[in-house]
Amino acid sequence: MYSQAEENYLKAIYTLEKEKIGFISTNNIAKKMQTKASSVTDMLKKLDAKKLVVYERYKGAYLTVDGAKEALKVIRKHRLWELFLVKKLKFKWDKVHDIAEQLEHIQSEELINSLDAFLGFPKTDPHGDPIPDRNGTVVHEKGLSMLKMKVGQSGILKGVRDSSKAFLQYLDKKNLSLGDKIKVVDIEPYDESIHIETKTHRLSVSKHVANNLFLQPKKK
Amino acid sequence: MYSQAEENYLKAIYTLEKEKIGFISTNNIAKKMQTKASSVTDMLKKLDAKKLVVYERYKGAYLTVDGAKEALKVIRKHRLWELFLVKKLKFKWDKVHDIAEQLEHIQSEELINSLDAFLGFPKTDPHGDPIPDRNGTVVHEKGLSMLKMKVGQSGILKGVRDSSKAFLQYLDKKNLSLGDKIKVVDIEPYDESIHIETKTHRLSVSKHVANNLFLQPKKK
DNA sequence: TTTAATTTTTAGGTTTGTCTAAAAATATAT
DNA sequence: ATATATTTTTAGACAAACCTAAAAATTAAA
Ligand SMILES: [Mn+2]
Ligand SMILES: [Mn+2]
Ligand SMILES: [Mn+2]
Ligand SMILES: [Mn+2]
Repeated sequence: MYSQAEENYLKAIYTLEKEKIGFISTNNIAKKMQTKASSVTDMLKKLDAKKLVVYERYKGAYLTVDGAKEALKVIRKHRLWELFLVKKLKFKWDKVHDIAEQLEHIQSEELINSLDAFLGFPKTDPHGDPIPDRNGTVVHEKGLSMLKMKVGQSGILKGVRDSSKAFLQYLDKKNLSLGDKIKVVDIEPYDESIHIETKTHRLSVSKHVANNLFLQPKKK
Repeated sequence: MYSQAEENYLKAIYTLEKEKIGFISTNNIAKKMQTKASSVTDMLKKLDAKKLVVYERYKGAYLTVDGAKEALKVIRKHRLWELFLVKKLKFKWDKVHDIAEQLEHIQSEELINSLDAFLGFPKTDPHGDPIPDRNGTVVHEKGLSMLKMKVGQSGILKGVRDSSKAFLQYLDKKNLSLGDKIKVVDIEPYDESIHIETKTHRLSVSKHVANNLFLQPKKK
């Protein structure tokens, strides 16, 4: 049984490892955790002692197999709770993250597995992120970034890279939701902004936005 | 926003005040909280400083209006989560308390009110305890203790005084559930044990058990 | 390759909530 | 009323998780 703080560090390191392999630096973790580097050093020593990370002075740390397993448990809980909030309690997708940050620390195998069953053993959370199963197995096909799509190609919006409140609200405003069929109709050479088309409307999104959208390309 | 420890103390004092009016003693609180009297003294000073209790040296403490309000918020959350676990996740009534002890500390007005709506604004939890509404209003008609019933009288089992795992499992074993219609058929003069009859079976319960059962008497 | 800038660690504190042991106050018994 | 027992408080420590400021190590620049 690990403390909330420990769980949060493991989760942070796990997500940082998705972006960059090898040792994750103290400052990097500090930034993600909104804390000070000195606090991170303290915690890394503790997690190393518990064999959840490998920590080396002045290099940083990476998760051990046990550490990654723990991180995935927390992520599983986080995503199941987010889905519960959206699917059962009718929360908007931009309102669930903060509450899930609390719920992810509830300790009960039975609870989380019952919740999983209650939701019908879902594969993805409200932002398109995969939900690890009870064994910690996680599939990671979030789709292809919209940036990689060619003109004329279309696909289903499967997920977002950035699930910040701001980005989610931007998508709401533009009437884009997971599951929408989107076609790339044109790419502006000047700024690489992308003209897209859904069943109901057309619009243009910046390169930055396109980078944060994952599509499952339609094979024709 | 109060800490989990503070919330637990408030809840403990609240329930102790149901049993005994006036100052609640340090030792009494320590016993309920499974902690040491010295720790309680520390906490009572803190809660007094925050105007959640009135604490007097060598006398004990009682809740202020604000303190009682906070306690009721926690109790509301506890009971709604217990009901969620039973009604939606199919937990048995003897398995929900410990998990609710964790869930009751999740901080989100929106969450708890959505959960309330999701459950259909229930009036009672799985043990027959009343659920305070969002304004903190709580009805407390749990019914009449079975001890007070006369021979020949019958009523509906509405709640339990003791919701320990042991007692709940005893009731399961004896096939007694909330909602059952129960008739007092005889009272043994020797030990005051009570012979009762339900729709499906007859049995005898001790005075101690009868004291822990609340019935809503049938008016004929 | 020195020097300067950045990153990381250490040293020493703080807050929260707990504990043990001893002192003080209150309650009970003779 | 005095002695004894019980309860409660104080004093001093401790662990977890954080902080600031200074020292040490590493990296980048001149
Ligand atoms: Mn999230
Ligand atoms: Mn968290
Ligand atoms: Mn309970
Ligand atoms: Mn209950």
